[in-house]
Amino acid sequence: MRIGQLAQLVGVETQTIRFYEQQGLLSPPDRQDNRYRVYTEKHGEELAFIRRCRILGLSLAEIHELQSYQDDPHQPCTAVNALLDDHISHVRSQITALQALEKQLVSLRARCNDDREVKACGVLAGISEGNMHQQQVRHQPDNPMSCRFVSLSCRGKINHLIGLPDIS
Amino acid sequence: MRIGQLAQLVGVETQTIRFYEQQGLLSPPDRQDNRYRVYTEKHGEELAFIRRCRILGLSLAEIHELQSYQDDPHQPCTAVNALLDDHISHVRSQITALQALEKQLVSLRARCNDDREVKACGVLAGISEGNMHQQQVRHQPDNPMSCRFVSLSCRGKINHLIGLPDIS
DNA sequence: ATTGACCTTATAGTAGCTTTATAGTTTTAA
DNA sequence: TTAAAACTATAAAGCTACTATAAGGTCAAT
Repeated sequence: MRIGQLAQLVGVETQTIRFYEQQGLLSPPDRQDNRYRVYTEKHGEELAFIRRCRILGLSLAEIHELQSYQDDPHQPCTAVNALLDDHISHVRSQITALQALEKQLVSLRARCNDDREVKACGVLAGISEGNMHQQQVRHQPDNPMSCRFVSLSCRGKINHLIGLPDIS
Repeated sequence: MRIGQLAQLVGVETQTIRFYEQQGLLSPPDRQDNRYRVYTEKHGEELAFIRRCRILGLSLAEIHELQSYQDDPHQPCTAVNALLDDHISHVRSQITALQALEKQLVSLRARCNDDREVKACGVLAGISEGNMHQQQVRHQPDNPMSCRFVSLSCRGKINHLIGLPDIS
């Protein structure tokens, strides 16, 4: 099977497959005389595993970790479960943070009906007043289902922003 | 006020301030003879506005948009509200998607108690079986409160992954 | 013979910063 | 006074997980 076929089978782009190989997540396939990659069913399963992990929001690093566990099947699977528990708790804190954010946005939005000039807009005024704060959420690597709440909160300096009249 | 003081006041790093200036979000300050930046209260307010927007999950591009509205205070503020409404709906769909993900992760986790070998771990087996799917959520720019559900779903190819036994 | 579909590698771009490198300036402690 | 510490400057690379683009080689069919 060549790269295009594998790509179509699993539902990814060919570049993504090459990318995973380059990142050491997918075993390098044999090559034809013309240097075309030749894939087997084993590669299909490997790739599908990677994609399923990505759908679950695991980072490439975490997938790498899982793969290392797979390579050593007699270990206890405590680490696998720990990884998942960890990930679940991240997802939960993301949900919590986003819910708080939604509340804040909705209340901000309520400060203006559409029939004003920007000058009198309660939304912009609300941002400028700014009594907002944010939960402490740890930085997560970029992956399709993950949220980021990066440096803003992680520095603990954001406190300076709360009740900011002293800035002016 | 020099850059370090401004940074401490608002709670960001000095590099971040330079970055915002470079991105055209923060007005370029005057310079001393030694080329050190000199900031005024106005810059403090500008920077605080930017950070509050970031806390609300707005992208730098969206902040830029808001700033352009501020510069034209006699416009109707419909656009401001539209931007916010849009953002709120993104946040809501992120929450929904993450909740679905959490459910999936928790049910996966339930497939293994800790006392097995990796070989028999229901978690890894669960991923390898993989009956997972994902909502269609549009791509969002990277910002501290945003989630990404990038190419995986956006291609519609993910369907191939659902009920994947045909891969092997 | 050439068009088109496929494959190759290498490199740059995305977002919002952070980090590193290299260097000049100012402040402070000995 | 001098030397170290702390601050400032610019430029460029790094982070994540890809995506896109460039420039070319290979292959089947017309």
